[in-house]
Amino acid sequence: MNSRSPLPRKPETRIQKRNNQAILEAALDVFSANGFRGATVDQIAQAAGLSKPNLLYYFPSKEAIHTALLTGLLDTWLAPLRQLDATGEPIDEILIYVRRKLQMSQDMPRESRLFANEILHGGPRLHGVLADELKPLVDEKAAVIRAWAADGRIAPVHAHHLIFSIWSLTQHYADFDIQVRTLLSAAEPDPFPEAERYLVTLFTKMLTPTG
Amino acid sequence: MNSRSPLPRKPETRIQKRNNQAILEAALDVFSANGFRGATVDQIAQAAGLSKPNLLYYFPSKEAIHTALLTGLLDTWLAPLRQLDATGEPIDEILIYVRRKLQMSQDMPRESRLFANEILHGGPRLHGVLADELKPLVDEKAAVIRAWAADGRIAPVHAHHLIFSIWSLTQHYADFDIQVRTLLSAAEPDPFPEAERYLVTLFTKMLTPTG
DNA sequence: GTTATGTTTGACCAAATGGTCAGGATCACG
DNA sequence: CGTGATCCTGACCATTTGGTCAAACATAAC
Repeated sequence: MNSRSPLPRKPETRIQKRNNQAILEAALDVFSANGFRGATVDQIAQAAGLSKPNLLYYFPSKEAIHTALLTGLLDTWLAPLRQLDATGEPIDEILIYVRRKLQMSQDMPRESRLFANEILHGGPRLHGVLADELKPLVDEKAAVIRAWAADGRIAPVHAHHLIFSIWSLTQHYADFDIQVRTLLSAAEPDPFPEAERYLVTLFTKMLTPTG
Repeated sequence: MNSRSPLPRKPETRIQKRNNQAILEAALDVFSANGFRGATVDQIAQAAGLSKPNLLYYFPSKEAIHTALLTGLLDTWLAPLRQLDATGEPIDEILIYVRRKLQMSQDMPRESRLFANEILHGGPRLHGVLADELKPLVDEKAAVIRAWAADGRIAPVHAHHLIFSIWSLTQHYADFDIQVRTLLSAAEPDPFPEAERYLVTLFTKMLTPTG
C-alpha cells in the first residue's frame, strides 16, 4: 500500500484544501475542453499551477481526478431538478426548471460539456451514478408530472420524455455553443435571451391544457 | 513529398475501394465510440481487418481519416434539412423533417455521436465546414420558415432556434442513448416510438397558429 | 532549534502511440 | 509467363504520457 498520498483524514490542511480546489478547477477546464482521453495530467497540473508529481501527490491517478470531479459536481448539476416543487403551480414550476437549466448552460458550460462528453461515450465512469442517483430522482419527479397531468393541470405528456426534452433543449446551448454561435453569428451575439423566449413559448404551448 | 500513398488518381482499384470503405466504416465505429484523441490507429486498423502500416498506406494520418470521414458524411447528415420543401405544407414539412432526423438518430447513432463529439470540443476540424456549408443551408431554410410565419401558416417562431430545437431534441436520442435507456429502463425498452409521438405533439403545438 | 509531519520536485521508467521504411507478396496485364 | 504497379508487413523509431521514487524543502509543534 502507498502511504504517501493524503488518505481520508479528519483534518485537511489549508494547503491541501487550496490545492485540491485548484486541481479540480483546472481539471474541469481541461477535461471539459478535451475529454478524458484528450486531457493530460501535465495539462491539468500546469493549469493548477503545480508540477505533475505534486498533483499526483493529491490524487493517485488521472482517473481519480475525473471521478472526484464528476461526483463532486453531481449535486450541483441535479439541484434544479431537485427543486421542482410538487406543491407549486405546475406550469410555473416547469418553466422555472427550464429557466434554471438554461441559466446553468450559460453559467456552467464546462460542467455541461463534462457530463455530455461522459454520457456520449457510454458513461463508463457514470453508469452506477445514473442508475443509483439520477434514476430515482427522475422517477420521483416524473411521478409528480404525471400527477399534474392526471389532474388536468397540465396537458397530458409523457413525463420522462418531457424531462429529456428540457435537458436536451437547454444543454444544447452549452454543449453545442460553437455551432449555435456560428449559425447565429453577427445577427445575435448572445443566443441566450432569445433562447429563453423560445423555450418559454415552447413549453407553455406544450403544457397548457387545451380547453 | 511522399509518393507512396495513393494520390487522387482517376482509376480506383477494387482493393482500394474495398479497403477505403472498410477503413472509414471502422473509423466511424472507433471515433464515435472514443472520440478523436481516444481512438488509436491500431484500433481502427484492427476493426478494418488491416495492419497499421497497411492502413497508413491508404490514409496518410489519423487526422486524414477523421477528416475524410466527417466530410464524407456531411451530405448524408444534412440531407433531411435539404429536403425541407418551401412549396410544401409548412407544418407537414417540419414534422417530416423532425421524423427524418429522429429516424437518423435511430439508424445512424454513430454518425450523430461523431458530429456531436466534434462540436462539443469546439469543432477544430469542422469550423470551416460550419461556416461555409452549414450556415448557408440553415440561413436558407430559416428564411423559408420565416416566410411561413410571416404568412401566418405557422405560429411566429424564431426560425434558427426552431431548427436548433429540432436538432437537439432528435439527436438527444442518439447522443445520450445510454442515459435515455437507463432512465426508461424496463418500462420502455425502445424509446423511439414514444419519442416520435412526443416530438410530433410538441412541434404541432408549437407551430399551429393560434386562432 | 529540533523534530515529526506535510509538501514539492527533478530524474526516471514502462507502456502506448503515431508514423516510417525497406523489402516481400500479390495482382493486373501484355 | 514476366514485368511493372499495387498492396502488405515486420521491424523499427521518436514522442507522449501516466505514474514512481528518493531526496530536498517547508511547516508546525514542542
